[in-house]
Amino acid sequence: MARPTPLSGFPELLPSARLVEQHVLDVLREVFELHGFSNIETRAVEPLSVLLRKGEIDKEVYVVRRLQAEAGEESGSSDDLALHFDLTVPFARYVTENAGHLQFPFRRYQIQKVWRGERPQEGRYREFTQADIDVVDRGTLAVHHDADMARVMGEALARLPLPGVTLQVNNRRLVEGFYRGLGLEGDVLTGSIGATMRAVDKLDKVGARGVADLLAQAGLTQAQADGALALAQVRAGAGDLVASVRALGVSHELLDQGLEELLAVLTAVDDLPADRVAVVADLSVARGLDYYTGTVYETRMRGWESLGSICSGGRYDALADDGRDVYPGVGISLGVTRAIIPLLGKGAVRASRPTPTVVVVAVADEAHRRDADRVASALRARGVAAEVSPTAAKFGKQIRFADRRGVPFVWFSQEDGSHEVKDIRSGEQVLADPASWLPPAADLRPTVVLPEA
RNA sequence: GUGGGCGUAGCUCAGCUGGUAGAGCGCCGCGUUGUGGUCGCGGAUGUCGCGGGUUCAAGUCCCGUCGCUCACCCCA
Repeated sequence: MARPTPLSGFPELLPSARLVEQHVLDVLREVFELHGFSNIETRAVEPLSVLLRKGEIDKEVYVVRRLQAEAGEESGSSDDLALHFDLTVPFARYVTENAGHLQFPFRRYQIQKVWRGERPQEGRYREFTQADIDVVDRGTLAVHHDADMARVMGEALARLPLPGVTLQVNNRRLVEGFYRGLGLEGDVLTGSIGATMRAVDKLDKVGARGVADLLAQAGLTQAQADGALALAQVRAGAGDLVASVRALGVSHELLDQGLEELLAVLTAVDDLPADRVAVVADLSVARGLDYYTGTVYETRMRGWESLGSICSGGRYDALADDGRDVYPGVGISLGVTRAIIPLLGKGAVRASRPTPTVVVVAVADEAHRRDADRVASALRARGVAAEVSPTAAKFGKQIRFADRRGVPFVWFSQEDGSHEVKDIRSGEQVLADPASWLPPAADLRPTVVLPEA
């Protein structure tokens, strides 16, 4: 069979890269659980009607159907199954389905693959892993949860083997109120307010002049466009946010509410290590997804801004609704694949070795393989990952076997029942006992290394 | 979905106005008769993405196709 070519957008990692990814997943799980999030896994598919509920028909959704469809079974109907394209919509469905069994406010984390049929590029994949945290309540959801999401994800980001990040926070109520104060009107999504938000969201890409052009096209007056652009250019911390916005001289009830909420988020994250996770109010951030209502988050890695946001989310006051109750939520989602594959590709992060093995037990000849098995078992019993050499080749080859895969130690057993272990990096070889020998702690497991740092 | 670039050895790539395929690294062997790495010597490896066309002759030119990749759009 001819060698298959890679499938664009469906990345597969080599063992050493996968080790880095697994480390990331381990850290995320640990941090999320420390903050009391329960884990769930939802099925990979949802009825198309659930995924498209928000009217986002343009989503590149993968539909799943049997190769041999039943007679009368047509594709394109709302009953078709489709692969989920995020974890938030399936979570909303899960909440309404299981509301009777859940305690609210419900905190959950979810780390799964998602699928989007978009054109792949660096940092953009068709199959990728997201790590989501969300809090959902019944009726109303207190605002302090908005800050909590930023703090939990910030703590996780600070502990991951990533460059420092900037967590950009904004509030849609603030922005909408500001625009209404400028005299803009209409529906948030379809009217000039929505158009203005989408234009302003491109500030970092097309610049102030580009945004001004877009705003003119959207029919804003010069004064309105100037005001919207001035707001979008605000970058502030907890100390100067209110003054920066007030200085623009616009007032509206919604603006006041949003400003208060945004300030609450900024002041609640002051315990994050600023060198790893800087949290700033960035009033140009709008987010495309239409169901966000208040706080919105985006995250960029310093030095890797071209990847776009690696971690985004926000508040949705009515994402889930079972007809009797409404379930507001707030959450944030880390694009694990987007964050780490580019780093791996450019060598900015790697594993110390590609296998978990610490010791290769040499086999003198096949008649002594069982002896080697017993040595390996004794080592494993104390948590030392050991594998027995696959061949009884010359010792030089067995050492080379270990060296090639970065295994630091090779074990030799003598005919007289004594044992020696060799550190193949230094060449040092010493007497050792299978029942008690341990490697240095730093060698026990593969580690993640940052060559730059 | 729209537009650009690129497909040659395991990897990175060279290959001119057409003349029957190369380098570096890696791999294998020997020097080194059961302790690797360095060094030296030797060796193996290609449907030149695929299909068709032009030609005495195609990796090279033409057409088509598939794949990868970059940008736009959008997003993690």
